[in-house]
Amino acid sequence: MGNKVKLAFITHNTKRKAAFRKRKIGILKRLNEITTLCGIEACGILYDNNNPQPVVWPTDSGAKSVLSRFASLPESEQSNKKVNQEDFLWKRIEKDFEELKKEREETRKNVMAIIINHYIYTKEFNGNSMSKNDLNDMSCFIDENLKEIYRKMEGMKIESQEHDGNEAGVMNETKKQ
Amino acid sequence: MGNKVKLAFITHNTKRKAAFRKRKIGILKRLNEITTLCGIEACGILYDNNNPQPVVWPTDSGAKSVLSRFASLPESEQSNKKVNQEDFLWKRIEKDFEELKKEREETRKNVMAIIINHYIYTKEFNGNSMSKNDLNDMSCFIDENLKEIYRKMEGMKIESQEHDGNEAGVMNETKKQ
DNA sequence: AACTATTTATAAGA
DNA sequence: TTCTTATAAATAGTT
Repeated sequence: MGNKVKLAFITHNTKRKAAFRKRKIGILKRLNEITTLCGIEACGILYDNNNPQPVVWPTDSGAKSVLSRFASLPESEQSNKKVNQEDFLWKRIEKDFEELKKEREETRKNVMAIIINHYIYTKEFNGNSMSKNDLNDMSCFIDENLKEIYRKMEGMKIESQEHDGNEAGVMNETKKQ
Repeated sequence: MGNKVKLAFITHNTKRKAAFRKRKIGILKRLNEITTLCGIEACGILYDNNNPQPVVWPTDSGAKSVLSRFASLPESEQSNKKVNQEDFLWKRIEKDFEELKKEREETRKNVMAIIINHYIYTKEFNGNSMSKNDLNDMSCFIDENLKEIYRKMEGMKIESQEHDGNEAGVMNETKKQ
C-alpha cells in the first residue's frame, strides 16, 4: 500500500484507471485550494480517455472565462486539444488493443519468471553461472512446469475476440462515464 | 510545521505568496504525473496576481523547467523477493491469468462504450428513452462499427497462449522484479 | 467503496 | 530565498 510508483505509463488497465480516478480528484481539490487560499484565477482541463467530454475545472463557463484571458497569448500555446470524434474513436480503440497485447506478454513473462524463481528455490541453485548440466536440468524443469500450467489453466485460456453479431446485448453494456 | 490550514483566503501577504509558490509546483507536478501515468492529455493555467503572464502547463517553458527536476526519479528498488512456495506459485499464476481475462473483457466493454458514445455524439441523440427505431438504428451503427473495428484490428488479435516447447529462449526472459 | 501502509506535499521555522 | 522538519494529505495496493 502507498507504494511508490515509477513515473511512466501504467499499462495495467485497471490500475491505470484507479490512478486516474484518484489523481483527478486530487488535482481538482488542489486547484480549488490554491484559488481559495491565494485568491487567484485558475483552470484545469483533463481529457479522460473514454470520454470526449473533458473534465473541466472550475466549470465550463468558469474555465472559458479564464481561457478567454488566455486567448491573448499566441495561438500555438492555446489548448488546441479539440478532440475530433473520429480520430478519438480510433486512437482509443487501438490503444485498448495494444494494452491488451502488452498485458498478455507481461503475463507470459510473469509466469516464466515465477517458474525460474521456483527452479532456483527448489534446486537451491546459488551459483553465479550455469553449467551445461544446470541449463539442461532447468530446461526440463521449465518444460514440465509449463505443461502443467497450461493443463491447469485450460479453462482460463484467452481466446481471440470474435464479433458474434449479437448486438441486442449491447444495451446492457455499462457506459463508461 | 506542516500545520493544517483553513480553506480560506490567506490574508498574510508573505504567507499567501509562499503558499502559492509551493502549491503551484505541486499542481504542475501532479499534472505531469497524471498525464504520464494515465496517458491522458491535460492542461492547467494559473494566474498569479502579480504576474500578467499566467503559468501554463504543459506548454509554458518555465513550468517545464520546473518539472524537469522531477522527470528522473529514482527507480530501482529491486525487491529480491524469492518466490518460495508451491501454493504461492500457483496463486500468482492463476492471478496473472485471471487479470488477463478481466483485461480482455474490459477491452471489449471499452470498445462497446466508445462506439455507443460515438453513436450518441454523431446522431446527437439526446432523448431519455429510445424508440424501436432508435434502437434499430443504433444496432446497425454498432454492427457496422464493430465489423470495421475487427477488420482494422486484424493484426492485433489476441491469440490464445500456446506452449511451443521452445524453452531454450527462457533464459532471455526478463525476470519481473 | 473503505482501509492502511507509505509516499508526498507543505507550513512554519531557521 | 532556500533548507529543514514536523505534520497533513494523497494515494497504491488490498479487501
